[in-house]
Amino acid sequence: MAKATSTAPEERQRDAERSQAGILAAARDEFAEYGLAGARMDRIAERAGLNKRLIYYYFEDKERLFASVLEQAYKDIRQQERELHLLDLEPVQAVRRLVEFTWHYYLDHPEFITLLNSANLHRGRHLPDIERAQALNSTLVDTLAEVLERGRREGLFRGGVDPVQLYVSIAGIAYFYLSNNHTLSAIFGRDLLSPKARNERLSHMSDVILGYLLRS
Amino acid sequence: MAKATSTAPEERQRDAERSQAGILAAARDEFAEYGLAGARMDRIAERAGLNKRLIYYYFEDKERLFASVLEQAYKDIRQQERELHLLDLEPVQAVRRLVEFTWHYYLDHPEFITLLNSANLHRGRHLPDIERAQALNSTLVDTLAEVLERGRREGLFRGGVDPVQLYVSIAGIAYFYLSNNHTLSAIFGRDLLSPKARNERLSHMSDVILGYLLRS
Amino acid sequence: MAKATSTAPEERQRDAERSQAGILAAARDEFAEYGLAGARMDRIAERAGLNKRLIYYYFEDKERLFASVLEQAYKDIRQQERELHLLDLEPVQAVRRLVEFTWHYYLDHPEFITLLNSANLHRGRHLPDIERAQALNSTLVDTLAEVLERGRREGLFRGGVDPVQLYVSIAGIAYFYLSNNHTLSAIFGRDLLSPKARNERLSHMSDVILGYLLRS
Amino acid sequence: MAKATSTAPEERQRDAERSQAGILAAARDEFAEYGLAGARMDRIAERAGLNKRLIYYYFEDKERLFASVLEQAYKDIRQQERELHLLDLEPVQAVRRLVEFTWHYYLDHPEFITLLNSANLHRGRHLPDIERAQALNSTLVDTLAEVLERGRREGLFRGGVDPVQLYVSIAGIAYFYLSNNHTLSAIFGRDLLSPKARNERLSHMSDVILGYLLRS
DNA sequence: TATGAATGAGAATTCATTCAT
DNA sequence: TATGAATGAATTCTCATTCAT
Repeated sequence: MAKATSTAPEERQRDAERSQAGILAAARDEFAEYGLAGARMDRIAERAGLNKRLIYYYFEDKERLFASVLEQAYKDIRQQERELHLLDLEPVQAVRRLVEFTWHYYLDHPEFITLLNSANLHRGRHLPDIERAQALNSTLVDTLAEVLERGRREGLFRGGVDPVQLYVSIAGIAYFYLSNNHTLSAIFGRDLLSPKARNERLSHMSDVILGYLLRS
Repeated sequence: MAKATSTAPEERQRDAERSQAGILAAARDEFAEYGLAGARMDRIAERAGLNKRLIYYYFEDKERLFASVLEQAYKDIRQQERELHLLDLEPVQAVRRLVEFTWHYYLDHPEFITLLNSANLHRGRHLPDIERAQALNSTLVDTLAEVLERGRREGLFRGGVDPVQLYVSIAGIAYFYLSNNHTLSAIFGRDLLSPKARNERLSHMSDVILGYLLRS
Repeated sequence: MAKATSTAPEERQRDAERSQAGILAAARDEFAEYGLAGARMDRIAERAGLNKRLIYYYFEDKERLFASVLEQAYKDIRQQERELHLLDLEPVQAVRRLVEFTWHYYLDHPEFITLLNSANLHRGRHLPDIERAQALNSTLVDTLAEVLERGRREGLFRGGVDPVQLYVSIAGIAYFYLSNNHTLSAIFGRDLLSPKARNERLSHMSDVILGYLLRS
Repeated sequence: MAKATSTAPEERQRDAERSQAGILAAARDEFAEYGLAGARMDRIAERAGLNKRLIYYYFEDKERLFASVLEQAYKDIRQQERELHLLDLEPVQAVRRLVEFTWHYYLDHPEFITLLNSANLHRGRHLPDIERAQALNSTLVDTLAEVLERGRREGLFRGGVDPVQLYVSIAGIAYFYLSNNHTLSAIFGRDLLSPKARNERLSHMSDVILGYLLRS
């Protein structure tokens, strides 16, 4: 009650968590659009509707802000991957679902792609320390390994498939198409993002991955 | 007097060409290492061993210099692709050769990857105009189409494969692994560029592409 | 409830005094280490283990805080000078004692030297008003005048010695050596603060001052 | 002749040496007035009538600029000390001349005092490397040693006087009076820089130093 | 009394680019 | 063709100080 008379925590401006989250979102968009070097702290503050000084107050400097954005981006995709529940599906369906998820995730989160590119341009200098990074990930590869093993046992999939290699291939087939969308569109003179083109790409991706995995 | 003889028109011209080539090479390395926004004109001049003013003399400004670097990079890879003579090989060998070439080209030209990423971060703003871009490319896709058709006719390959989709998948499978090398290494806790890992990746790539293409 | 007992007025007041004293000590160290312009309010708060806002609450702003630190520093040295009881000593012993005291005070209170330098860099802008400053000081010069007069009357000291001039000379001989310790050490390639060097300096100081004062 | 038609080197603006010297002079004044932390690069540029960027072009950053200013200040005083030709004088006159020179040098170069204070506040971090610093100095102490030895041999001066100690005392007696002029004026309620006061101080200084040195 | 959140003005430094020769 | 000197407009980051509770 007493609270209601003043501004409630969710509404007031002086809310550290909300400010930090706002900065992170603004920074994510800015870094995604311009890369690390091209991003402007001024624009991030403006996007967040907050004082520039506050960014330094919470995130120290541009590099650490970038690292925080990256970590958040990893957390988000890992979280969604975890919600796939691949082990509840038949192996073929599970692989198809992973391919579809990967495709749609990159399609819906174009910022993730450019953030990753920036992170790698800077040689991974901004990655969270190894343990945290691995902790974020291991689940999916383990799950994929289990899916592959089940499929193999059922006589559906070929054996000897390294889940890491496969995961990288699935991601790569989706990522490259979207990441290099502009150059590819120019070179091939096609709009690669038209609804039709998207469908065709997803279809092709599934064909490649399952064509490779399935025993004839 | 002595000077006049040493700066004969032909020699001056040769110097000019050498200077331009030096600037392009220096700029390529700088842009590859730091991206467009992170690159420094000062460092480019330093790398080239030439005065900064000269860069502006020959290339107008940073953006145009970047565009020149990009165009040169495309020319280089297209030139090498043309020398593959895929049509002189059996379809299976031709595809394998393309996969191997793609892998080794990216491996040997890491600058190409980051240049492409930069070009796409900037939405292809620096691409040569469409006709020139297409002119640079068409050959390979046409060649691949012919290879696929031959394979299909021989009963080796499945039908209905879009050569553009396939080309993008081959590139993507190689590119992603190398482009995101740092983040992937951190996440999987493996050195992705050890000789053994490289062999395994190439092997996997061929397996995926041919596993997909070959009729059972 | 329990809280109410623990924040009785007297205790709160004692806390307030402790806080102010803590801030003053922290500020003294910070100003001594970095000068007025180089000192950071943040660091002062950190050194004091108190919230930055509190500094403003008690001392208004940085300049006034510096002035308070300065005044405290003067009070401290004047207090100690008063405890010398020079008039209880023979003139020669009294002078020797003043020289020794000056030397040891500067040696033990290096912060006093840099605070003084800062105060003078700022043209004395932060000095307490004149009456208070003089009130703080007059004692020592008067005492020294009495010592010199006694010595003269006893035929030991030369006459016509201005106690202010002499006081400044004693201080200067000690001060310069310590204040410029770093540059002097570099120039002369000696460690001026080794125990041996300290003894030699004090010895030299006494020799100079008494050599000057004593009639042959 | 050809030169006369365009701007001669001494007059034109595009003169690297002149620009550097102008920056150094402006920086010296600014650092002297505000200390290292209080100095403003903007003001230095303004004082020099040059673009701020040029300061960075020639001196890298504020700290290095300060170091350059310091080195120049040392060179200046050492140069003047060298021109004293103390060995051409009788020992007593030589000492008197050194005292007078020291006094007048500090009086005429108040910036030297605050620069030294700043250098020492920063623990000599900006000093030229030791060899260069010593090279700049050694002469004077050697000369003073020779003067003292001559005086001793002639039965004028006491023996066992360390020239370094004496040099520091001479400097200190002058330096402290001027460096702490503001606080001392406030404390003693006298104007320490009136013509009369200056004469009295110099007189006192000579009395102290010679009173100490001369055998009775 | 005490504190974490927030800010505006400023400060050092950077950078692409142009000048003058 | 080639170059060292010079610059204006940013850009990151800092700092004393105030707000709101």
